[in-house]
Amino acid sequence: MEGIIVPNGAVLKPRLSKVILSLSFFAMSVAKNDTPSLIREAMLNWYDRHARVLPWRARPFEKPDPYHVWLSEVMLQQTTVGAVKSYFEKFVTLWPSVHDLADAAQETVMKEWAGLGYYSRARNLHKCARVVAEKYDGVFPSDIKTLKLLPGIGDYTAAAIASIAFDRPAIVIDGNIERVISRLYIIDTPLPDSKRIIRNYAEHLFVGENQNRPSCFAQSLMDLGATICTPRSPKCMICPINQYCKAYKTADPSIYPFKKPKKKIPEKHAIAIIYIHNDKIGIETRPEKGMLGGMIGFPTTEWVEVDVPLTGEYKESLKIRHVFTHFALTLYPLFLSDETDMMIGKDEMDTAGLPTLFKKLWNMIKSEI
DNA sequence: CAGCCGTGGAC
DNA sequence: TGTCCAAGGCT
Repeated sequence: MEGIIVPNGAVLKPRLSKVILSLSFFAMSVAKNDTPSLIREAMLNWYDRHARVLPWRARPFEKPDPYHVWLSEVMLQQTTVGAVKSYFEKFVTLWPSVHDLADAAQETVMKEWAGLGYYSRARNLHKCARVVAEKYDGVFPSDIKTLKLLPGIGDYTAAAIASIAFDRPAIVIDGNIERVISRLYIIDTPLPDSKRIIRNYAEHLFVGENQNRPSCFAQSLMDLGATICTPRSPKCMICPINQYCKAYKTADPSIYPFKKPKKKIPEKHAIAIIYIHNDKIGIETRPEKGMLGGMIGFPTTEWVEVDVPLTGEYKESLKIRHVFTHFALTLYPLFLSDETDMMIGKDEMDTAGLPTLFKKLWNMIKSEI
């Protein structure tokens, strides 16, 4: 044999392989009591048998597509796998490459993103696509520092892309991994104060002897968090690393991670103006900053924490309440037989790309129009 | 750096 | 109905 083949497929030169081999024997002898190394081994073994099949995930021995990895990671930010699947399929069908996405009109991207939430992600996604297409000729950078300069890519996503798309040994920390680590080491500091502590543990977990297949290891931790080490009712009995888990030895692992209590959210109110004229409905494009930025919607009065004045014609039952992350909004429709700047056909409303708040309102009132 | 920024599913 | 929360980033 001309050299040795390391797990990422590269072939090392003979002289170097001698050094590596002797180093690995040394590593294996000290790795016996090296818990992170044992966890890595157990996780990779588990992952080879239980990895989830996901639309954006490369199958075993398949080369990941950095465009798919990036697109899915941005969509998955603070969002569930179930919600993302159909959007991911739609996006790669509409735009098979980052060049195609870069060439799309911004409004089209916003429209297709409608319903997925956190709409600044869509704007940054489009910006990022244009930078990658133009500055990097469509080739995603593979190092974390360069990735982090791109819009919409922060600590987590940069590490995830470096790891998953390029098999770089990055420290990947998402909500799943925070939970897994909080339980492994029974961290009693609440989030988000514990983030520094968690990162410190993560570095020991990710970096060290027998650090093979970093991409698979990172994904294995996320799969574990999603299917076994779940927020509620974790399935510790079938966890591949329960023997290394300090929380498993306690009465109730599910109490980790501790979190700072959340504040109560205020109730806001506003009137939505429903312009109706010749079977057309009035809409507006919202400003880029603020709630539902860049999305279309019905014009509304300011969203305020006091009750809005409602006049005689108003029906008490005709309203919708929608809960956002940091406040709830009740919208009261006010119908005007008049025109405004942007009017679209009544039949086009369902496919126009309304965010959920306005979609809910439209679904309630459309039968009455 | 704490607040802002969506949504739908689980319990 | 309420509560939590899911592969966070930006300011």
